[in-house]
Amino acid sequence: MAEKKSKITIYDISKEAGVSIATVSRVLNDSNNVNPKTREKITEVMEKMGYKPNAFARGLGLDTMKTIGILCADSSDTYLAKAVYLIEEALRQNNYDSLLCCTGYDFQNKQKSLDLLISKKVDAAILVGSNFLDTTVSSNNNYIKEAAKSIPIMLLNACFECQNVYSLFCDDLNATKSAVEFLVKKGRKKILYLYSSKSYSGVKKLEGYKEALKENNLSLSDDYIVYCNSNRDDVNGFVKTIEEVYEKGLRFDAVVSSEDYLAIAALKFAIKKGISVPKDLSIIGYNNSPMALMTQPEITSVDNRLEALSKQLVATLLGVLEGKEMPAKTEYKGILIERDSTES
Amino acid sequence: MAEKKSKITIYDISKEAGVSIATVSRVLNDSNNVNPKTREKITEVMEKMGYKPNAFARGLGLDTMKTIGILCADSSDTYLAKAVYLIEEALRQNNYDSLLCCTGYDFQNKQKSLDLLISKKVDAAILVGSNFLDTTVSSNNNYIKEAAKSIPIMLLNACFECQNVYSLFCDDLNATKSAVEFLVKKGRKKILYLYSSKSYSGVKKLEGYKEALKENNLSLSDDYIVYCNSNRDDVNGFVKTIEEVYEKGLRFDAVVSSEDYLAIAALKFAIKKGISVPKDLSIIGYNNSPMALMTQPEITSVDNRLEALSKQLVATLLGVLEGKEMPAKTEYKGILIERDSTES
DNA sequence: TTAAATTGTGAAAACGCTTACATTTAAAAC
DNA sequence: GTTTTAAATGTAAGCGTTTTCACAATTTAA
Repeated sequence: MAEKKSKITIYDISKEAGVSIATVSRVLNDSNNVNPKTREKITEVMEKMGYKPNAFARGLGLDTMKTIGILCADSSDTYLAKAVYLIEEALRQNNYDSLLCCTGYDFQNKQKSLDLLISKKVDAAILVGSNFLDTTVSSNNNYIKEAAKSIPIMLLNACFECQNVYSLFCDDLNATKSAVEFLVKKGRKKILYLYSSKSYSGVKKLEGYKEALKENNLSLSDDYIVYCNSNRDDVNGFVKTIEEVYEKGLRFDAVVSSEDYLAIAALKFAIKKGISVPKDLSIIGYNNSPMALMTQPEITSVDNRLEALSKQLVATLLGVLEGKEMPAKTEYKGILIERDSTES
Repeated sequence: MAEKKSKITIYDISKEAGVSIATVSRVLNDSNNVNPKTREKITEVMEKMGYKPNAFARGLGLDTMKTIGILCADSSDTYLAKAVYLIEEALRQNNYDSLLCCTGYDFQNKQKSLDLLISKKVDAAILVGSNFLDTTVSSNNNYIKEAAKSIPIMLLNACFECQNVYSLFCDDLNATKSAVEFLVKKGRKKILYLYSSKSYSGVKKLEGYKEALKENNLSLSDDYIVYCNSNRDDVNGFVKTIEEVYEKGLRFDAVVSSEDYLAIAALKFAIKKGISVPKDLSIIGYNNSPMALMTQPEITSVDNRLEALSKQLVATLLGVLEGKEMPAKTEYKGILIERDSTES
């Protein structure tokens, strides 16, 4: 009820409580060696005077502010946002705060943001999303290596082998492979693959698609692999892309997509064209995001274990920060969640 | 290419460059009074030695870390996430970082989070979303008043009159009213209102619905105002709620909803029941989020100017931080975006 | 009892930077 | 060629904590 621009310091408290600042500091850090009575007295005075420790001074002394940097390309992406949310929550429960940084998709900018966070003295950085790893120009990933010299780096949905870097990801290759095989078993032969990112996991998923076709002796044609190059919020951009390949005469009886929003676009395409789903066209999405439930029919999707991975990521990070030896790689299996956009 | 746990300080630089630490500090803060040659020399040495200023020491001296706290209930909510993204980006462009804090929907927790941010010495706090204001228990809003004594508080999508609090919001009452009137003009008479939040803007929207009916001499029945009490990701929970009122015999020829995801649920309900949209049922959503485009038909929605408001919010905040006098209230008009879920 | 160990406390030196003030140096004015 | 003024730099005192080390007071052990 009392304080303004809180200028009350440890000195004021020490004076009022009749002890030295060292003792006050001790109760602040609940150091063991302080008489219960003194402690009580001091706590009381602090309360009364509305004392708020100065975080900067504290940081200067302790060399940590209990803050973790979270980087993500775009927090308005539902999927990434969910991860950020889960991570942030778990960290808070463990008394760490999060400094969020949305970097966009440009590598130069990612590097800059990471540097910035390090300069703000975060205790670690979490890179959320596979787009932090470049699969084409490997030197683009040097910024991670460099940063890892200063603080632990956590990767969600990507894998990068390097000292002080910890990767947690889903086995996207096999998850996609299973999804395709699921369709093959239902008799689908012309399976369209939709993707929108050449990120680390993007590449893995595509490999999974290819492997599945090969191993099932189905013809593999580049025509059936379509890159959707729109803004992720622009469903109609995706729909248009699909319509275009359709107009060109390409026919397909199933769609596997690297993201749920692509599956939604596929469904929208089907409804517009009057194609029956799942009878004439089966559709599978990826991420198992809430989006997959919003449509009618609902969309079968690969659950890539975001929730579990996020939790494990924080657990691993906490371990690392405590100086424990932790696994550098953690891989979870994806799970196909069957819904109405595929035949049961 | 060089540094490790950067222990190089301003002293090392000053020694190497043959100047005093004051001068080094001056180039760090690009103070004007320093000889260009000296500046160059120092910058060079800094570069060479891989100097990174210590943010804590800096903060202690300057009493600011150029960091803004952003609070939102749940960053995995597409709508809030978008706002967070826009704000974060605008702040970064102005050399401020953001400390993100997801509070959940409990008031006690909101208060705690805000205190925490203040203790971390943020320069201001932005509360994103109308759920930070309690319209029923007004004492629940004291935490804002209290916090405003320490730092400027920015409210997005809510309005709270108080010293050092700045509110930016959409005129939700009239926006909703217009939406309802739009339907009335098309001859709709039995308009269902769907809402899921009793937040500040939630209340305004509902008022708008009521006013519109009254002013158009349509009967106003509580049966037509349905509260949807599910988790926002649980579309099917909402669908079920609508189904229930339908099973009870309630009939309606239009739905106005306080959020796009409710409109999506309404559409899903209609498709399941075989009700034709927009012919037999017109649907209007709110927020004009990307979601509204994902369906077929696409959903008519009220654009509540999130983008404009976010931008204006940051502009206002920057003004406040520079000590300028800024308007405590900024209100934008909503815009109805017509799509296929209503007749043209 | 007395020596040794333990516990609680205080004094003062960091921590790495900013900045008011003092001082030197250079440029401008006369 | 002085004197005035301005520009560039240095000195040192903070900023609000933590923490080492020393010391006193209290137990415990012998």
